[in-house]
Amino acid sequence: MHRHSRQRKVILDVLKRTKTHPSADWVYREVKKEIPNISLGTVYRNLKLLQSIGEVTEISCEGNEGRFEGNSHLHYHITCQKCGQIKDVDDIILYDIEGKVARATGFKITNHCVGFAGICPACLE
Amino acid sequence: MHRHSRQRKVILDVLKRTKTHPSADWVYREVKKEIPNISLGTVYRNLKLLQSIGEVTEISCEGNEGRFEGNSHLHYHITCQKCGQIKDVDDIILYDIEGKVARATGFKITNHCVGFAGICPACLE
DNA sequence: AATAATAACAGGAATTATTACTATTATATT
DNA sequence: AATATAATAGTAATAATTCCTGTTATTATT
Repeated sequence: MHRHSRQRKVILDVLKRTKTHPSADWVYREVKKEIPNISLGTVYRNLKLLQSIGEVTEISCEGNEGRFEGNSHLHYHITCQKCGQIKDVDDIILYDIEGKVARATGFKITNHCVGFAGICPACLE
Repeated sequence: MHRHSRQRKVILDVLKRTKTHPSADWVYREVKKEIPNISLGTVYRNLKLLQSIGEVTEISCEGNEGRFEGNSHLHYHITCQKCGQIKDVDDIILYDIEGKVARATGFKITNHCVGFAGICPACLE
């Protein structure tokens, strides 16, 4: 069973706090401010563990692999191809698509992701 | 401007031929059968070049980064979490979603991807 | 509160995927 | 055929992630 550790708590706090979609390395550098000798392996291990209990999600669309977030309600992402920022797309959720695809493919669907790429308003100037 | 090369031609042929969604390394091993001393760097360089001219697509959803395909018409993918196979989902296309997201976010959308994860019929036994 | 069992850790080595470098080769143009 | 240079092979370098090992910290039990 899981024990508590300061490292895990701080990692999760950092992720819950930020509105960005950081990399493991960014989380590492951020946690380092509070726990200077934390190791990168610990960050990876805990990101994985926190994912397994649904506290953390890894983004998996449009080249955003290796980016994490503490916001685990279903939503999609959009990435600016110029400045690289990732934003949440909260307005649109495809509620019925998993059922449709299940019927079309025979798969039992457990998950879906949707990602968009484009140019953000600021970069369009 | 681009010159022709046997290597590039064979790489593209391999991708057009297969119905799977192979990794760069699989393509490398496959092309090696015809051009035994081809280098892996050549495969990567050409996969990138072929992408840039729209002949090849890299899958970018649901942990399928680094998988390529020679089928460049818009379609989505589904991955079996047990056996790892990737299949095309041709039946469903979200024609209007890019416009919706453009209006909701202010981004100019250039691309979107949709990916599903689940268990395939064979693995459900 | 002390003890014991082991989850979790730090630090570093190993692995994997991808990119960069360099001297050589092949293609297209003249 | 001669020339310019895109593309290559082979190798080194980089980056992201995982694995390994001896030590530390947490929890349950006495």
